[in-house]
Amino acid sequence: MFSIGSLSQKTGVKVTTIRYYEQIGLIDPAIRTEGNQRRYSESELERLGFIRHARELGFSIEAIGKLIELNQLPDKVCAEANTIAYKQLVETQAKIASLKRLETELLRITKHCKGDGQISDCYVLSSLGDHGKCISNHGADESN
Amino acid sequence: MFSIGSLSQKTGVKVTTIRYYEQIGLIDPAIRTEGNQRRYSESELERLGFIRHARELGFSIEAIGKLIELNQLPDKVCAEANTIAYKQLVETQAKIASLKRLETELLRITKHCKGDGQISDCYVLSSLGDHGKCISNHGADESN
DNA sequence: ATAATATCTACAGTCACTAGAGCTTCAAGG
DNA sequence: CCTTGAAGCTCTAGTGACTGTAGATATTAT
Repeated sequence: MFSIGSLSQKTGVKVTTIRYYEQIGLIDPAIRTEGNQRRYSESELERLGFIRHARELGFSIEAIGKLIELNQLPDKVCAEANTIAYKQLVETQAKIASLKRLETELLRITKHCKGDGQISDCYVLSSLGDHGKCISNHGADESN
Repeated sequence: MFSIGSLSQKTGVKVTTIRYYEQIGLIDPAIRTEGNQRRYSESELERLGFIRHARELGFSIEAIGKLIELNQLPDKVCAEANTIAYKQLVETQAKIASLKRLETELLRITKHCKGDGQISDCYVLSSLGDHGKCISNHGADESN
C-alpha cells in the first residue's frame, strides 16, 4: 500500500492533483488508516498511471473517465475508445495547424525588429495594431 | 461613439469580454450615458482591435498590458516590445514541438485499432496503460 | 521525548473568459 | 404616447484542470 506522497512520486501526479481527482470522482475514494491518511494499492497506482498518460496525450478529464469506464467492460466493442482517441488526434492536428499560422506571423513580426528603434517606429506594435499586415489568416479558431 | 454591442460587433470581442477587460484594467473605464450605458470612441475601437489581434497571436493579458504601456511612451526604445514578441514566438514553437510528439503517439495508437475488437484486446486502452509502448517521449512539458 | 516531515480538510486562487438572474434603458412600431 | 422587444447594466458564480495555503493532525526519524 502506498501513501499519497509515495503514489505522487511513483506516478508524477502531484498530491493536490490526486486529491482533486478523488474529489471529482475520476478515481475512487482511497481507503484510510486509523489516522485518516489515504492508502493506495498497486492497481490504483496503475490506474493513476493510465490517467497521467492520457492527460499527457491531451485527453480531457471527461474523455479519460469514459475510457476508464470502457476498461471495466471487457466484452464491449472498442469502437468507442477508438473514437475518443481519434477525436483527440484530430484536435491535436488542428491545434498544430493553428499554432503554425501563429508562428508564421510571429516570425514575420519579430524578424523586422532589431529592438533598437523607438516605440513610435516599432514594427511589433504597429503590426499588432494592424491585422492587415498579416500574411497568414491567424484568426483564433473560429470554432467557438 | 459606439455602444458596447456595436464595439463588440466591430472588433469580434464579446460584450462580456469587453466588460471583463475593463474590470481587470486592460482597457480604461468607458464614459457613460445618462442611462449608465458605456460609449466608446474610435481610438478605443482601435485599442480593442490591437488587444484582440495580440490575443489571437497568443499573447497573455499581462504581456498585452505591457505592450499597451509601451505604446504610450513613444520615446522609449522598442527592445522590450521585441522581447515580448520573441518570447511569444519561442513559446509557440515549443508548443508546436510538443503537440507534434503527441500527434505521433496518437497516430500510432489509433492506426492499430479498427474499432471492432473487444475492450479486453483494445490497443487504445492498453497503450494508455503502458507508456513503454510510446515511441516518442511525449511527457507533458516538464517546464512546470 | 522531540523535531521534522508528511498528511489532512477547507477554501480560495490561477487564467481568460463565460453565463445567467434580475433589473434598467433604449429604440422601433402601432 | 404606449407597448414591446432588444440592448444594456451589475453581481455572482461557473468553466477546466489544476494549485496553493492556513491551521491542524499523524507519522517518521533522531
